Amino acid sequence: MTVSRLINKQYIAKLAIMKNIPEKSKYHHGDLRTTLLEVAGEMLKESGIEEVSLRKLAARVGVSRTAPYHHFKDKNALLCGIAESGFKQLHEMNNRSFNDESRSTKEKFSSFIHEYVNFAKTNPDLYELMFGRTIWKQENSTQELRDAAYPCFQYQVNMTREWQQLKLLNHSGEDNALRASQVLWGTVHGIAKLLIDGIYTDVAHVEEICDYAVDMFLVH
Amino acid sequence: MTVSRLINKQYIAKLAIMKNIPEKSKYHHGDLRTTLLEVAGEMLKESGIEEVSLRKLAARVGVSRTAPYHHFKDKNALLCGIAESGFKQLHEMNNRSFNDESRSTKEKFSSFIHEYVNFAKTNPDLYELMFGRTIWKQENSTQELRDAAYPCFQYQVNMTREWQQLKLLNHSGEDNALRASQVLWGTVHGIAKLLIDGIYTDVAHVEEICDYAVDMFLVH
DNA sequence: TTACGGATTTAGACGCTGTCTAGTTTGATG
DNA sequence: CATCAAACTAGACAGCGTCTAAATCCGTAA
Repeated sequence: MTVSRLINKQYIAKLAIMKNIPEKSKYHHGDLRTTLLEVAGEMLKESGIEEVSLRKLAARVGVSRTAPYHHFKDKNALLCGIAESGFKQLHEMNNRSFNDESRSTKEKFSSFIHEYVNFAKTNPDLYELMFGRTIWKQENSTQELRDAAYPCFQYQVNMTREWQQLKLLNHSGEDNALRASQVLWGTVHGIAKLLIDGIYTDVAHVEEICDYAVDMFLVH
Repeated sequence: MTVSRLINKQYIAKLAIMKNIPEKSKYHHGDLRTTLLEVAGEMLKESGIEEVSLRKLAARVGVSRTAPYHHFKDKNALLCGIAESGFKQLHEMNNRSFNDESRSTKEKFSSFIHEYVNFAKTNPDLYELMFGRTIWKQENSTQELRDAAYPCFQYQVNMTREWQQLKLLNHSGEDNALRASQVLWGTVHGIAKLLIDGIYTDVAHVEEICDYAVDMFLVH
């Protein structure tokens, strides 16, 4: 048993204690796939996307550098796995906010804008990954990722449709929920990107920018 | 004289012919810095940012792989150089469009939205570079880059101010050109990003999306 | 109980990257 | 013609993703 193998076992033991799982000293690692996703997510949060390498990840988990390849086709598949959980978070956030009956429709619309941008601000590297060309360009996205992301996109169209039906949004001519949602999403995505990419440097004014956006979209 | 050196000389000769410059067989390369920027720009356009490596660039120019370091501090400085020219292009495009007296203000506003998104669509990799975190995060941007980019940003604020004064934009309460411009810019940037990163897959509908955005922002 | 087979993990190697160091070539200048 | 700094070079290093072939382990069938 090598040294790294030993570290691995220790890691499993620690995890088992943390999660109150009886340490079964299972088949090899036990659940390497899940552990890889978790630890990679931590690394992403700690030091950004460019610091996430399969080799460092493997070392941190206490496993050889080729081990991850038995659970993910390549690095891209691992990144898709992380992004996938991000979309589930985002979707759930939208869902919770939209169904909060204690607030008016206008407030919910405003919340959507603010919460979306704040999600990106709070998880900049995760957001970067979720919407970066790395995983979307050139057929890189996995089926699982698309299955998590598309419903999230669709939900935004549905919210927009309701706002349109309630005559909340400024617009002339015929309503088109898809187009309106693409514009709204573009706006929050753009503001979020300019923020987390370091182009808008006045992070302190995010809320003001969001408020202004809400005001520009509402009918007066 | 090594083989690569020979290739280099041939390259200079070719360039000299193309540009009608008398081949002076100048000091070493002659103008390696400019050539590097040009060829790197070509590589970017041809095959995307991730295919631009200093080594491939050096090989293509016909120069040793450490030669670029005498003209750029590191890879980041080279990328900033490319982005810099991108901002000058973008600024000039905005300027030309805004001063086109043959069009109404409304048309100019609409043009801004369309032309901005189309700039990104036409030069996806350049746009990606210009606004990517690679060169903006962690103090990576050079002074020269900022000197080219900030006036470009400022110009957009000025345009927005004029649109506000002409009561073109939907909004309640007091006007704030900076905030409005941040929202408008966010919108075009977001739409552009979602497009070129491969998330909006229906590139055919770009113009429709832009039209819808214009309509949502105009006062009715 | 033992042998097998497939899942899991491993080390080794390859070619790629950015960049540091130390040395060489070159053209202009005194 | 000697000098000197600018321009350029090769060599080396550590890091990366990932391919290959070999080793290890566990559940199961004989």
